Amino acid sequence: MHTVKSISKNRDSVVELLAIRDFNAAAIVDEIIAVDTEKREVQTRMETLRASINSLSKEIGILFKQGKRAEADAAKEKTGKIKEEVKDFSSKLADLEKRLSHLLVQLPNIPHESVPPGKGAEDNIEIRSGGETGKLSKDALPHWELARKYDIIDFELGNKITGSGFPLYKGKGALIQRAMISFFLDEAIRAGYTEYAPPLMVNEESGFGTGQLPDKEGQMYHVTEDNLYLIPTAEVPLTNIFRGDILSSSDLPLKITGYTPCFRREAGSYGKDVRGLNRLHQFDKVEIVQVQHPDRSYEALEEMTSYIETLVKKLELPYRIMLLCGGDMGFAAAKTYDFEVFASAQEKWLEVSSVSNFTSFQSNRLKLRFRDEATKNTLTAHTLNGSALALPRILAAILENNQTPEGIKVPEVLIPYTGFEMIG
RNA sequence: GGAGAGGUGGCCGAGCGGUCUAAGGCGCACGCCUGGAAAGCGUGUAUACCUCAAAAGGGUAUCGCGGGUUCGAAUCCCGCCUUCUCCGCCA
Repeated sequence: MHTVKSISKNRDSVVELLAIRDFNAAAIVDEIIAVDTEKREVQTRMETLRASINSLSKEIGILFKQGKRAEADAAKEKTGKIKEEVKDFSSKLADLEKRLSHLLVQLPNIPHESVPPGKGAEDNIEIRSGGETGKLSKDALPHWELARKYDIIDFELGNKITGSGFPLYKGKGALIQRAMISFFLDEAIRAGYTEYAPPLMVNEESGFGTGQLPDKEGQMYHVTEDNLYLIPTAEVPLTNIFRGDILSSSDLPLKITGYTPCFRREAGSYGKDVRGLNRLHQFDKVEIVQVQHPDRSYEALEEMTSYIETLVKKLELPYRIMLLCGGDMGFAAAKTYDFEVFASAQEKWLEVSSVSNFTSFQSNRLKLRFRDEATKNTLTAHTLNGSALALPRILAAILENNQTPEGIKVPEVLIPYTGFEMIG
């Protein structure tokens, strides 16, 4: 969410930069400016009237104390009419504020100037890659068949217990998941992140704070009885830790991490890439989050990207890093890198991480600020987050890429965590 | 889930219909004092928005959150959230 102030001040550049997203903002921006002008006018008039009621009330109090009943009653009469007017203005003001916030939530974040323009995935730019996407033999199996062969993931049982998209991990399948969680958390801690284990359900305010509500309401599981949402990513509870806070600049950067299951309805995505572990309703993920000084958030984005790159390298997976084009970025992001690993049997790139700078977009919603010690000004902080990493697609790639006639080779770095070197 | 008691500034804590413009204390910042420090003394110490070219100044709102009563609400009424105590249930 943007502030009206920054939109009014930078009207033309806002419209220009949002075009990178293939988003025509001119009409909305102009309406925001018009509604805000009217709002301020109404607000000023209402507050002036309210001030006169306040001072009259004070006088009435004094008159009563002095025992001047008649004069007090006369003053009371006067306030009646003013009160009516205030009522009119305040309902008008409430209407205008509603219109304004309705308009504001329609504007996606403004892309960084380095974001390439474009409409969809085809316009993303590969900026780095690593590892060998070596060829497998003809009889190489996709991970869902390997999972059945070695009896480590049971999709049918998950289906029976819950439904499609809820796999059941067994034996070494469950163990390697737990190994990855520990490995990713240990790495994050070593990189300076503090571990949190947050709630898995969040309230409406938290959903709004990070931008899932109101736009992506249908993507979250909603427990209507208690009006709580199952988290689609740890980003939501982890970032909302700081909702409403005014930090000190010496607190920054805040670097936190957490493992959580993630729940996504994935409404409307049936039939596409849903085989096996490719797209699930429940999956595990370790997330990293930073709260940063605005001057350093893009530096931090690069740092987080490099960090995630070390993870995929340590797992010895062939990967590529994509700079998302404007049209493929999420609503709240100003710049996003996606990490994809190559699953050799499917011969498909699977997205395993998305790391984004949200600049002040989430902070404005969260009212997350910090006091700059040098200038004593209160400024809006920047938030960033990234998956480090999402487990199922990593597992899919490991299974497919590391298959041998003897079984699946566990990546070196995970062996201390799994206690075994082979699945098979 | 039931009953009772609470939620006041960075923190503690008073106030329970009219200078509340929220007492007092602690903390913090600055100044005085000092060779330096402590103590002491003094001054200051929230957030958002509006107004103003800007600053100064002025205004509005905020005492858990949302409504209501009243000329006037931290204070009275209603709903919700939350904390504590007791009971019930429970991994």
